[in-house]
Amino acid sequence: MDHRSVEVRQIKQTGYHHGNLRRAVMDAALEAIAESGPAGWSLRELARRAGVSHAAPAHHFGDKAGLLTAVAAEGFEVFADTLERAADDVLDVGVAYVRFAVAHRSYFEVMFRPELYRADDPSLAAARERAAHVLVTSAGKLSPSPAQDRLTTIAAWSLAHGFAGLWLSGALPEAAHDDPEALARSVIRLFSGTTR
Amino acid sequence: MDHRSVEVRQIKQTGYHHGNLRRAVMDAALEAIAESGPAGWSLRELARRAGVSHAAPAHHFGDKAGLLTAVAAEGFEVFADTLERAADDVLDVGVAYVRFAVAHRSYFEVMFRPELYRADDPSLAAARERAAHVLVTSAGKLSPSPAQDRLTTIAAWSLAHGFAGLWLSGALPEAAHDDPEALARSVIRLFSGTTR
DNA sequence: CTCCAATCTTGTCACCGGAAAGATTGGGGG
DNA sequence: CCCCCAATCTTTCCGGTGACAAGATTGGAG
Repeated sequence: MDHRSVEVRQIKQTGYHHGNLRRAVMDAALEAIAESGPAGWSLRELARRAGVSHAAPAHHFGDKAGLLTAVAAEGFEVFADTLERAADDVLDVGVAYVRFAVAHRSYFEVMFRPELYRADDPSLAAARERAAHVLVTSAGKLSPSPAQDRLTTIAAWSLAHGFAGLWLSGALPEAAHDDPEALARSVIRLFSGTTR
Repeated sequence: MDHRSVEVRQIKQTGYHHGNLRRAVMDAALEAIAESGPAGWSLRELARRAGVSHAAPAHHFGDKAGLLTAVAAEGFEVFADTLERAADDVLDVGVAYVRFAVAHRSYFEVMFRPELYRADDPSLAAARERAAHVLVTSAGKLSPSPAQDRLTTIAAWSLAHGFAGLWLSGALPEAAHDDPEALARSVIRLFSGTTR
């Protein structure tokens, strides 16, 4: 199941109350972001997609930044879960990083654009810290000496993040678009193999 | 001199014709992007900053995507120039990559977000190719064997790009904000030193 | 000096985000 | 069982926005 969609809608087709508007709007947002980026849509369009008046989403998210905060927070949750599941091996963490960016592009494109949302949101910050912790500890295993821990972490993080960003923006040669995960694995192995 | 501002404005204070509207709007856009990202401003606001009617910019750029195309094109020009000037040493190219992103944040934030502009613009594509060429040739010197050229290039590119992106989004630990260039140099050295 | 093409302005339209005020609903307490 | 309240959603309105059309102004080429 992708972004934990619940879809109770079909049960009560009509009626004043939607039933699960919050989730419906979030899902609509994720779709819209996937189609045209984190700024290529309007709140009103999401409301239309959810079959609801244009002011309804405001009740659940406050404003547009509130919606994007919710998207980013959920994104960091899924992200942290993903990384933690791969935490055994450094290579796996890097590949999981890239796989998340590709598979959950909508989340990823919001998460690392803090000017779009309220980065000081507590639950969001917690999930972000959780993800960062996996990166730090897994990259630590790669570091040749404790003194190099910080640099190694930043390097590994930069490598994975940069690959993801370049792939998402379509900057990589077209061949990369077939199987980004395999290519990412090769690239990270090149780095981790020689540092170790 | 930053983004080649010319500023003929003060000469002719009044008058129907601005004199250099195109540049004035571009400069206003670069300022606005630096302040609030590539989507945190309006065309009309730029027109006001340039002291001109709300419809004047359209004559020079067509629409908002046209303006952002011009920004991205100019950005890739400056970027390619910067990289070419550093093309002797691989480490220098990487550092120049990061320095450009930090010093010309407004350009950088538009350049790698192709959904904002018309990526098929010929002059833009040419400058982008020019920059890519520097990356490929300089990273090639780092490659242990010709068979690894492609992977090494992508890895080096990802490293520099990822560091730049993480720094710009404020994701790196706060210590990094003092001197990103020095930190970038250390990170890239860690990578290039071990691959060679 | 005239006329033309580039440049800029004014006016208009549909749409957007946000706020205010009102309608509807379901569920818990009497 | 029913009423009332709080949550949810709708309607209405406002200032601002991007895009377009039509008109005014200007400098310079001929």
